[in-house]
Amino acid sequence: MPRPTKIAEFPPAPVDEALRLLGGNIRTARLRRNMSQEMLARRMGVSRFVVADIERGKPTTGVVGYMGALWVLGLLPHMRNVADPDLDEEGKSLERVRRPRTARPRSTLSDEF
Amino acid sequence: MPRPTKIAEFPPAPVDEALRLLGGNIRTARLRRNMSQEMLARRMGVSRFVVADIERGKPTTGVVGYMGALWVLGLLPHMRNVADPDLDEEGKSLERVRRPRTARPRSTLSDEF
DNA sequence: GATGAATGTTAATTTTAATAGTCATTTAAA
DNA sequence: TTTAAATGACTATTAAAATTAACATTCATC
Repeated sequence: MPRPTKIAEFPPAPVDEALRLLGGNIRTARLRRNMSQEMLARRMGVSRFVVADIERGKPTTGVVGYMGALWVLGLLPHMRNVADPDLDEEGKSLERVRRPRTARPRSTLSDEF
Repeated sequence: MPRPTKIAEFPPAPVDEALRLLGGNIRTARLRRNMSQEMLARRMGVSRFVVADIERGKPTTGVVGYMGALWVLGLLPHMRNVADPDLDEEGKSLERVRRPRTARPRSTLSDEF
């Protein structure tokens, strides 16, 4: 991801952790299926180095790499729940009446009582 | 993700779908929290264009962008289950005895009885 | 132990992701 | 309906992501 991004250079610890966990899980799933990095890479249509990067949890690797790996491994359905509005309790409570399609600044005291 | 990747140019339909769903969910979560793309971008430490790309489900955007957005929105915990070995039933059944740290070709008839 | 496949590491090259900036369009609030 | 903010749609710029290639190391099998 060209052009240095703050979040790419110094990812917040939870983000880094989540990526490492995901990468490790992908590695585990691959080994369980007795696939080499090269086999997985070939089925994904990338080089083996991308797979290595993913398993290390490299932050700047394209998201399609991660998704593609999950897809080949048959684990893509796991993504369906991520950020699912139905599971976002905090979001549900914040959303008072209607969900606007664009966010506008709430004028400080326009709120109802 | 510079350098044209097959999977990046022509993502398999399920991958494309998963990315679009994820992007849409992130957008919904952002709007519920009444944040503009620019606000989210600033808290993530990226430009607003990256947020726009993410909400569109752009495949070649760095994974850290997606994770960073989930983090700011408080939805990162949703990632914990993705590819979780405990939830990978197929993987569990494939893994017969032990999980090797590197995948080697199973000599065709070395299996036990 | 010996061996070969799998994986890690490094270097050079190519292409583009992310950026900043500007203008057009959409949209929610007053 | 008006209006300002939010978002979309371009352009140009620049640094790095992904590639290939070659070599080093690790590790499961024999």
